[in-house]
Amino acid sequence: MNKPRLDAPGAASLIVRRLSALARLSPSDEALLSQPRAIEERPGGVEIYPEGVPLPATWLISGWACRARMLSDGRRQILDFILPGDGMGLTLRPRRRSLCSIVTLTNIRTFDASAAMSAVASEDPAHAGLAEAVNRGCTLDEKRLMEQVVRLGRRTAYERVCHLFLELHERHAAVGLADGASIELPLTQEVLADATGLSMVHVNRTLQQLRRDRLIELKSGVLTLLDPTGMAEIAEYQPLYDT
Amino acid sequence: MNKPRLDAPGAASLIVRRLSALARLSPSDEALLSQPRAIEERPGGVEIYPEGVPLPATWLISGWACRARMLSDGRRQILDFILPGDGMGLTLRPRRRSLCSIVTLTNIRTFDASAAMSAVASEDPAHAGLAEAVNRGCTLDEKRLMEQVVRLGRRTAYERVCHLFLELHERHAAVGLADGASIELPLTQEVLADATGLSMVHVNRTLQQLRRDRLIELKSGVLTLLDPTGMAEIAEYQPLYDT
DNA sequence: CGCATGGTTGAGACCGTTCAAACGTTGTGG
DNA sequence: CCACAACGTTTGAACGGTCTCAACCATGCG
Repeated sequence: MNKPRLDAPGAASLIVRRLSALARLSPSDEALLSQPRAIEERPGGVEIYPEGVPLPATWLISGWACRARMLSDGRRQILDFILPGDGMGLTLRPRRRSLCSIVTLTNIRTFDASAAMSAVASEDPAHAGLAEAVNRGCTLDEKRLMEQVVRLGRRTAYERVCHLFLELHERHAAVGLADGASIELPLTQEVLADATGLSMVHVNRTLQQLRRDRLIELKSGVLTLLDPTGMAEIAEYQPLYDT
Repeated sequence: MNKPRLDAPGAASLIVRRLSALARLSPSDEALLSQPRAIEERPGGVEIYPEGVPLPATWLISGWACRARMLSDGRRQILDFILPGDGMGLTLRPRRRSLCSIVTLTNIRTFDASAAMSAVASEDPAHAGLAEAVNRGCTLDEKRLMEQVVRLGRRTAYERVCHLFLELHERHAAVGLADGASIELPLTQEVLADATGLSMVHVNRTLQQLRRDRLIELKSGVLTLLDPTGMAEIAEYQPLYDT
């Protein structure tokens, strides 16, 4: 299912853009990232890494994936979305088994990160900026996981969806993938349900309520936040990229 | 409020016991941990570290605390309990701001971990075992956070309480603080509510149901699991200390 | 055209919440 | 020792958010 091929232009620049938002990259960092590197493609809707398997160090450069856990009766909980620019198996810990499975939600392309991760591990001062950026990326992963706990435990359906949409928009904007207040949202309502801990039917009704309240527009895979400020107030949203 | 004082015997041994369950400690690791070290005491019910503050590296040696986040209208979500033997501000990342607040639930005593953390950071091969143990401890923190997401998002009230109780028992057993199937549970139902994402009243009713079903006994601060196997099946519980 | 996929709608049941009051326990001071 | 306050637990009643089940609709595609 993987079709390794040569680096496409633009893949590295997306990663540079993402990491530059997290720390100042040195010229040698950028050079390291811009070396041609294997790109792999995977189809959507596939569990590409089950729980407990050693993870490769890659960045996602296009498409959507998620971390998820399943219960035996079919219930599924999405822990976190993985968006373009995000690391897929990147940890600061010496490589361990994955703690959850990774599932593609659309076709995706990934970009090998092992050279960068070696540079980070070697603590080469020439790559201090890169190390810092990877570091902050991991901190954000953890922060989002905490946000997810609060979202599921202490927010209403309406607030959950608001909050999630604001997060997704902020993350897209951080890598230049937002078109103003709009982002592409190639997710079914069932996937949104698994992320918000709701039933599919209730997600549908909540979306309608948000539309009626003129907070969002959502059709044919494009989400537009009509009133981000109002939404942030309702959901008590705190931007991720603050610290 | 902190009363620094000299090391009490037994404090270090609790930590050694905890870390030994995670990796094989060398004699020099144990020596490092057994040096006298500052112990601090804090009263219960206090936010000892608010969100965004730099965290000290300490181990909890007695009492209960938790990581929590609050919403402005008073809703509170507990992210994770901190039990004796657990690290309080221990991360592998170079020290950052805390991502949530830490609140004591009972009187606690903490034990300075900075010497151990320096040894870990220095990558001294004489302390590889210690580093490995701290490492695994951080992995478990992350694993529990993921479990919490699934618990809140995709389990019923009944399953949530079962699952949480099993986790708390397992964690106590790992440091020798379980008395067979019993552990001390010095938590109010309100705290359990904040941990399980339920209302206090519903926690009360769920506990009664668990008692009626002869799964647990809970009185005067002691929880006994009457049928751990049955509970594990109901809640689809997977032991933390497996990998 | 016919099917597959995903979105929408309605009705009813259930799970969990809210509000309010009563009850037990524990610790404290008179 | 009693009275009382403070705190936590238990109970009842009513409400409402969310779920389930089932059917129906829209769209795209072979």
